[in-house]
Amino acid sequence: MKAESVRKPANEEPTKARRRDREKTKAEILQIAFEEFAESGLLGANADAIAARAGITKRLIFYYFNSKEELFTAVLEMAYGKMRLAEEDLHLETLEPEAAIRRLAEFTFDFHQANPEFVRLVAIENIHRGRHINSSEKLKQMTRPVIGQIERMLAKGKGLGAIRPEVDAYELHATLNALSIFSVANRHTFEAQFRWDMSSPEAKARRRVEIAEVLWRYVRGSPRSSITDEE
Amino acid sequence: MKAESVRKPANEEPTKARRRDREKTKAEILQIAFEEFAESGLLGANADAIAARAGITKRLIFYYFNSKEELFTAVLEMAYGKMRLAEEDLHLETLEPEAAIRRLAEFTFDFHQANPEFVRLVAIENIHRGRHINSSEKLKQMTRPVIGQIERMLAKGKGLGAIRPEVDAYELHATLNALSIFSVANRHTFEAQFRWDMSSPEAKARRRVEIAEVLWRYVRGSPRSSITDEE
DNA sequence: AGGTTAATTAACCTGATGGATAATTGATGT
DNA sequence: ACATCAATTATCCATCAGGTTAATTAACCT
Repeated sequence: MKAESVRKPANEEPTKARRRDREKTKAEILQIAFEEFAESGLLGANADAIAARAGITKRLIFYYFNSKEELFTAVLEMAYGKMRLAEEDLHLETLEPEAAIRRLAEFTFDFHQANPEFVRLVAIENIHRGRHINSSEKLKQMTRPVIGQIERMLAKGKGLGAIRPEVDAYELHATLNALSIFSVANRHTFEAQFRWDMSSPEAKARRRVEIAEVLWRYVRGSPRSSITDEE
Repeated sequence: MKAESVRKPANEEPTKARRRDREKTKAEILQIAFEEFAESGLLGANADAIAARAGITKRLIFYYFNSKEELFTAVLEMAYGKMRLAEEDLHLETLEPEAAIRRLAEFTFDFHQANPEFVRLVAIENIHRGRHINSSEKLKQMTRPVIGQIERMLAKGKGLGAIRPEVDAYELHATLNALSIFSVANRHTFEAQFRWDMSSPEAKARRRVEIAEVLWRYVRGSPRSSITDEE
């Protein structure tokens, strides 16, 4: 690559006069927009603020992303992309059923705990009725690898008799996501209503095992299932 | 645009010249503000639109509620108040442990399904980090009756050996709320990602029993010893 | 070098919107 | 009947913020 080409006369600052790097600029806008949208929502986020933080002019935002809405969509694409990448490293297939379930639960929980901005972004997108995720071809094509992994893992567990046959991969995934996301997304109202700490490390650790426990008790095969076929 | 002026000379509707009823006007503002906030969020909601729909002048909104933020807080108070009232009719104590758990699960699920605006409002308040719920003395005092009912019900169930002794009322409540709220709050992104219907009556019915199932399997005492059902 | 293109900037525009000022009008008590 | 006060209206205002127009300038290509 080209050297920095810093022919700074007196000023020795390495990052002076913004280098003209299309991809880098776009990436920086995207990252800061991600933070701002997660912080303040689609309407609350401010183009001037994003530009200021990125050290660029507002016009550049509209130059690369045509509108606020499209910028938000691009941010969503990036965020989901990262999650998708993380999910690829799960490797549930190698584990025994119970270990796999607990690993899945803890992975999901940890991911949401470590990425509250992502969780907030998803909440914001839902407030807006998912219109961006639905308008993005990229996002609609972007299949998430977890669901396949869960299906294979369940199949294996059912074969071994460790997991009851009625369990559905989507229901399981919905259950886990609900539990995991709630701990981040509804923290504030829940804590305010019940004065119950969800944010301390101890509370998180407790909730983490609790969620794994919920999941495992939900899927495990038992000598006598109380599920009936009526209805 | 705004040609809706005063061209009503002959037609005299019974609700002409707004009757001066403080409480009624406040209640109307509150109800419409509830809908608007749930629809568009704290920033998206528009005072002019609320006024127009309520058939009053915008000034009246600020006359009764001093600012948009305070109006939002008042809306929250009303919404939580309604839920609290509903919870009083639960009467879990009279039921057997398993029936009580399933009733609790179904009640909560049904409430959220029937009140998506409420769920959206809570999501919005969380996006705003719960600053309104935390700034309202009324809301902070407003204890929710469920938690007490759950505690008593769990105690009874533990006494009977039907519920395992480790189960905590708050964890249980968090679990149930997470599952129940998720079906409404994250509907859009979930459906978009997995092309999995969560909105049809059949999908809801399935999810409803699934959630009850999750809860019951989570709390019940060791299945090997206390499976007495045959059903 | 010099011209061309694309990245970047500076300044501007305008509609929307929360909120304020001040006047008006209906009910109520005496 | 009239004064009073609260409920309500009509209008205005200042600012914010998304988006635009037009100029500038750094890099790249002969």
